[in-house]
Amino acid sequence: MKKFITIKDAMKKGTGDVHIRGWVYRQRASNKFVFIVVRDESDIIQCVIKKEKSPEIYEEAVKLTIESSIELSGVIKEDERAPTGYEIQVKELNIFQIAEPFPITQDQSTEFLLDNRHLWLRSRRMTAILKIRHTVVGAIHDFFRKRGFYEFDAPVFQPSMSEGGATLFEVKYFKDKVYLSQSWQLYAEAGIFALGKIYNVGPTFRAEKSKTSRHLTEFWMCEMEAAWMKLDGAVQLAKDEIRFILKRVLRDNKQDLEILERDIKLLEKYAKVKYPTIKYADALKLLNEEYVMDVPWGKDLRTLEEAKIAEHFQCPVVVTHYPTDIMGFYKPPSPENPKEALCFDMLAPEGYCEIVGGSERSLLVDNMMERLKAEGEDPQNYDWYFDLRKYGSVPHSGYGVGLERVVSWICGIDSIKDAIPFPRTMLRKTP
RNA sequence: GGGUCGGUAGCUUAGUUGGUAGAGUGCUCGGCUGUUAACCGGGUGGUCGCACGUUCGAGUCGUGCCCGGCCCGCCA
Repeated sequence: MKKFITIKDAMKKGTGDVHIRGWVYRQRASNKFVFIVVRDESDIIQCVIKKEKSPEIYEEAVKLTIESSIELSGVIKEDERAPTGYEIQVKELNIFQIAEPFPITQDQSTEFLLDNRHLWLRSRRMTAILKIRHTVVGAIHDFFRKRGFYEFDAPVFQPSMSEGGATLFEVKYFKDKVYLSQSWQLYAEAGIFALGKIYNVGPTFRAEKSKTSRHLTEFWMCEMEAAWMKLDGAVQLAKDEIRFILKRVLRDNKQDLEILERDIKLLEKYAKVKYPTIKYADALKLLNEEYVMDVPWGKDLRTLEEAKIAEHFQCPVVVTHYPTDIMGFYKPPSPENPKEALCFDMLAPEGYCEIVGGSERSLLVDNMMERLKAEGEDPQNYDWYFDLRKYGSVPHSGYGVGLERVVSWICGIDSIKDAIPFPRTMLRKTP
């Protein structure tokens, strides 16, 4: 019985007989040789067949097309002429299927690759990104579990909004209607009274009409909520989490970062340095004085301004105390200055901007009701939420990390669409 | 929602003042080679996004629509 191993393991072995299987990545044939570069989930390797030595295998191998599925046995050895430094002299070849001509060739447009995402997933680029995404999610689970957080799930069908009514996806629910989750948060605020410190990695749906390289309508948000935690505690936790994620990726995905041609030195710096925290008001001062911009107090920071701030510090930056008026109803006014809210965003450098958003949670029921009304919401829909403020209310905080934004930044990729296997945006819902 | 750029062969694209659509790549056939996104030669391949209009004549000009990329707003 043959024992098949991954290409990576075969190269680790380095000598002797190996059995591998995978898909044809490249094939070059002449009338003396066939070179097959085989791909599996771990790496690629060049395999060579000499007509003189094994004419039967040669005849079979000549017919191979890109993405044909095969298994083969042979002798592996180091060879500096091979693309990944090792080569297999093929002794046995078993073809499962000769693939039809693969539609993705050397000429590719973004649109075509998105239309063929089900096939483009196999590219070295997508594979590398997906592996990094895997590491990031795993790191998040480890980070929170090590710190005593419980995993807690919220419903995806929700009766009301948490982040603004205009961006809800409506779903028919028998004879009624509900909305897809915009956030885990309101339910998490119920969960902390049972479990204290909780977290979650889950899908989030926002019908924002944003057609940018930083927006998806369906994305994965990694959120946390903790009883007794104040703003500074949440900020510190978010910084620790991001550094923890970076360290994990640097430990586990060097090869993938290289495939993506990411500046590893830069990521190492992000994993090490302390991230500054500045207040919104100081951010404005910085923008207006050092960069001769003209941002009035009370306006949310725009992408351009966020990018400037992160560029100034050359690492992720936390901005706190945004104007209360432009923030969600659950973000509390600061006791020292009610015009400022006890909230924060973390801005990633290199133009990736907002990757984390969070806050202390308001305990002021009257104030929240006012603000909901001002947004055109019926506070009655939030009865259960306000109940939480009646039965042993405690200070608490939470934040959400945009998974695809973090993955995009770490991978250094141009579009957030590549940070998820099958992206959903305002203009793309297939395949 | 606003702005902007684009849609020509399976894919990537060129196309001048409006005058019978051209290349690369793929596929295919042949040649050659320890090949490296191999190379050389032959062949194959088009309802120029859709509709209407202007014109003797529209890929090219006009109007409307459809589809997509990016930027802004909004957000993670």
